[in-house]
Amino acid sequence: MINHIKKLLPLDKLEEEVLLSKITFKKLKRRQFLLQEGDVCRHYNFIVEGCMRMYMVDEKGTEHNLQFGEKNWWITDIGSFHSDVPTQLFIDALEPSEVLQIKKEDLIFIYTHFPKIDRYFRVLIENAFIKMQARVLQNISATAEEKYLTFLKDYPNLSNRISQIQIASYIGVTPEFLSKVRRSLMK
Amino acid sequence: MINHIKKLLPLDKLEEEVLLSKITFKKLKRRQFLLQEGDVCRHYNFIVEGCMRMYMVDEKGTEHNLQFGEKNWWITDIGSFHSDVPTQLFIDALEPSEVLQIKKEDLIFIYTHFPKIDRYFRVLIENAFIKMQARVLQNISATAEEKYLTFLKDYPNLSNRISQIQIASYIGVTPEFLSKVRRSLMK
DNA sequence: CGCGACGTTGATTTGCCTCAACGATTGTGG
DNA sequence: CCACAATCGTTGAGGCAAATCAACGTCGCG
Repeated sequence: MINHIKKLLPLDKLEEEVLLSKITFKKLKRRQFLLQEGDVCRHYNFIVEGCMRMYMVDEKGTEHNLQFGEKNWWITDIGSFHSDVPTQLFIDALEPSEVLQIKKEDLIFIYTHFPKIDRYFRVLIENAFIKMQARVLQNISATAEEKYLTFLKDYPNLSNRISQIQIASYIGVTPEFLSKVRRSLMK
Repeated sequence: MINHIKKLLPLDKLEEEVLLSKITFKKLKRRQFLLQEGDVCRHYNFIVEGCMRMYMVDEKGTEHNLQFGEKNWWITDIGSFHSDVPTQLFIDALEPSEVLQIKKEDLIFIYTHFPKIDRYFRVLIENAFIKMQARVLQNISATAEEKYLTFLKDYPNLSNRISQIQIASYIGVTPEFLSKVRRSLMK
């Protein structure tokens, strides 16, 4: 199952061995937490199997989904990870899941000794940043219906697997209103 | 004026010389474009003086501000830059401005020969990503008033210099409504 | 001086939320 | 394996936040 990582970038023997030696494996039941508000995020997490989410809970107790992740995706609170600051976010499993974890000191070690992997992570963040940027644009310019359609287009796999409550929370509307949007789309 | 970059990370003589040799200077009048929809974004742009914005224009002709930039900030459409794809964004100057530009091939050259600078740009993107993430959270969870107050807190310099039309477009409300929010805040 | 941006205000409309209720499905413990 | 609880998706009535449209005074600038 660790081959998943190798698919993403070509590695030589040494790089592969070092990565393998630094990785730990973790199994999560449905609803189990990988990160909770107040924790410091100490790992980069790579999802091997299942489906997860990262979200915030506001003062009223409402959850707001920041990101989903499935097989072959990274899911990490980069802010907390890099600044060693307690996170405001939660990460939990929407389905039984399996993740690979790399600790911060190991990642830094890898960064400094293997520029190729360093560059891989830069590209990773660049792509994540580009997506976030597109999402901000949607948020400030689109209607709920447009946001929903964009979500379906961008995440066709996820849209079948996760509940509308989760989708509603991701695009920033209530589940009731999302239901009405869907109804008007069916017409 | 090129010292601005050096303040951001300690450079040795060689790194400094290489950077200097790869940089070009550009002066912009108020309202002049640095990038327009349909262009491919070919430079990383570092603002030396003035104030700029990056924005999208929707089908109705409404502008939506994605990012502002002032002295010592980078402003670039990273998506278009890295994929050589025509951008959907505009970058123009809100005030007379001066920028330093690095071409893509030069940046790649620097990345491969100077890992330290490579890492500097990774950190740059990480920080930008973290901010974008926080902004998405605001977008899906906060009211217009909260978004406005957050903007004032995050960009105290900018809020004095740029018009409320620009701020409204950044937080995703109409200028009329922002005016009403401000009125109710004065109480 | 006159024009065009800007900020503001008011009246009206609309998109989305809140709350409450209801079947249908899922899941869980006895 | 069944019974009960919990979660989910949906619907409707009513309310509020924000958009739209129109009008107006102010200011900076050519």
